[in-house]
Amino acid sequence: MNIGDVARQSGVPPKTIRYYEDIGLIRPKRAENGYRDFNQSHVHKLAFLGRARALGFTIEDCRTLLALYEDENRESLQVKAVAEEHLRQIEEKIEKLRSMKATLSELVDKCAGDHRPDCPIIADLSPELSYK
Amino acid sequence: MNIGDVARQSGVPPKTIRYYEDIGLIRPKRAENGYRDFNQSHVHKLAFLGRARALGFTIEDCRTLLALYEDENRESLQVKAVAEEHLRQIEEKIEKLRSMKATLSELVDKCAGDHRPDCPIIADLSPELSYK
DNA sequence: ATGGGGCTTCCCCCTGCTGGAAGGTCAAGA
DNA sequence: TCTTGACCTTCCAGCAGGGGGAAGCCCCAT
Repeated sequence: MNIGDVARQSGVPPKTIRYYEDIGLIRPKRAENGYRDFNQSHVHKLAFLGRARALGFTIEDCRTLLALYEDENRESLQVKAVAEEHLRQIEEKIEKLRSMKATLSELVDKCAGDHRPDCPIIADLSPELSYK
Repeated sequence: MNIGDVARQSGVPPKTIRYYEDIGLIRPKRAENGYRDFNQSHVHKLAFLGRARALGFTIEDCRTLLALYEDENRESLQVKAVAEEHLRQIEEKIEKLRSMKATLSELVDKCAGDHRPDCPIIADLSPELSYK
């Protein structure tokens, strides 16, 4: 199977597939003409990677998860640990964004948004202006 | 004033200050020895940039905001527009993260997290396993 | 044989810095 | 005066996670 076929079947773009080979996530064979030669197992792995990435797992997480996916003797505890850590990272990001959002909404609300130059947003960003 | 002083006063690291000069956000003069020569206005601008970046504005947003900050004839409408657009981006990111979080929490909850290999997280990431 | 699509490698681009190497400068202390 | 050591300079490389595009094969249909 060529890269285009596996891209269509897995939903992962050819460029990304080549990149994943570069960093050692998948190891397709080569046909005699130099083309990468994929099989159904590669399609599964790539779809797996696509879904993991869509859930925000880093490439390194994906590497770990893919190894566990392939390991018949894995313990679900190992998988859960990776997912829980990732969940914590997500929660951290959400908190950070929520804090930004709170500050920004407040400033936006206070800003008249008219033709005059006075602006609480600019003022908040300029500590030195608070003394003027 | 040397870069170290302005870094301490503005809270922006020297490396970042040099980068901001590179991309044209600030334009310090040069002393005879080749050292960058900053004044108080640079400290203000850098502090402004630091706060804008902390609120998640992109560098391009910062460029715009800095221009408005310096423009005595700005209209607060212009500032507000930039902030509102950024607010929308933040809300989008939060939504995306919340969706990931929902999916992940559910999977984590369903995973036994013991020594057995069966794992709903792996199963969810592997569409082909649902037919087995 | 020719045209079009696919495949290959290669290198640069993106965001927003950060680290490090190699070298110049400057002020203080022995 | 000399020598540290802390500054400063430029340039180069790299992080994540690919995307865009060039130059050049390959293969199939007409």
